Amino acid sequence: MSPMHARDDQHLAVLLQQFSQATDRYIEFTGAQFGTHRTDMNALAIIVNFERSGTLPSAKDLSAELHLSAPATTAMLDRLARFDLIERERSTLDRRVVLIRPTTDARTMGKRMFGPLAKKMMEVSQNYSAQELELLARFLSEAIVGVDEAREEFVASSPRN
Amino acid sequence: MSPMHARDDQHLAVLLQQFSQATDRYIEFTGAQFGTHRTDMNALAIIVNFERSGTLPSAKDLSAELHLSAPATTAMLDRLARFDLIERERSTLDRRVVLIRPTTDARTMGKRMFGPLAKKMMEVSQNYSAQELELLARFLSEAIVGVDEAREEFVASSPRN
DNA sequence: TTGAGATAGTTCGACGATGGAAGTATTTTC
DNA sequence: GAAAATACTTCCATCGTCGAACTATCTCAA
Repeated sequence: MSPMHARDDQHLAVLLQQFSQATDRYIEFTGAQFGTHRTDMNALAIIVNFERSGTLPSAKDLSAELHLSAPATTAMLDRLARFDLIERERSTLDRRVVLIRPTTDARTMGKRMFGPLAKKMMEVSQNYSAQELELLARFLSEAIVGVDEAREEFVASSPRN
Repeated sequence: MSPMHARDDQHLAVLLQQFSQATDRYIEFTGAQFGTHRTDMNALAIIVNFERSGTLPSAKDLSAELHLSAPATTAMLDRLARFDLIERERSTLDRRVVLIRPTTDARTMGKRMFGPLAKKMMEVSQNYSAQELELLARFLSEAIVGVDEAREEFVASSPRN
């Protein structure tokens, strides 16, 4: 591996970190406009994604995806409900299960919040050919798997004190 | 734009979102091993980056980069000091200014926390040629600028209630 | 069929991160 | 030299989060 190549690797790692921080800032700033917290916005994105797949998440699903405790999940859902962004429904299959349905307001708000970001990403993507976009998608897929593997290995190799 | 191309754009946006969430999880999980909070870890990364450039950040620098209020910044620095990760120094040029110096422990801990992640990213990068890495770097640079532009435009077009 | 054990979600109370106001120390401006 | 501005800390209140306890419901074994 040439010195130039090694520097490209490190440069890429820094850029990936900066990208992650940039999206962090986007979520915090846009959420602040609506008086919501970052967790609420992340949850809403997950709920809307579930709906897109034709299913509704349970409180337990959200707790798992967000890595929140059950009480924290309840409080988060209370906040979303207070903003009329979700409705709780008892599952008919298992009365213990609470299913979460996004309201029309939620979809409108999601568009308001993430629309400008999505539009910008589309603009950036238009500078690239189909082949290049496929390369980018492949890299990101591998990077995502890599991050989660690094996390799992870290946790496995460092027992909690 | 062909239908296939449009789908690649959207697929890429979802992957970017998933990458951002994956690094979020990495920071929270690894920080939990050390009993620290995500803000503390982000701050430490910034402090170490400053040192790498040969300068020390002030409390005001950190407040600006982390978008924290002055009291929250003080509390965060108190936590880092409690873990012996930083030392406060009064600037000789302006006695109002507090400069933040990372300790040896901070560098060790940074390596422990971010080393596995950096290694994984290097492994992923090794699957690509120098030309491809340059393409990736260019895309990420543009994506970062795009996210920040989207944020600034959103804030400018939505006055705070 | 019945009771014990397990599961899903909520309530309660405590902890800790965060921010506005107020305060202290220092520098800049007029 | 005094007032205004700047940098950071302290104080106090708000709010997100979690462990324990609780309520409701389902599953399983006797």
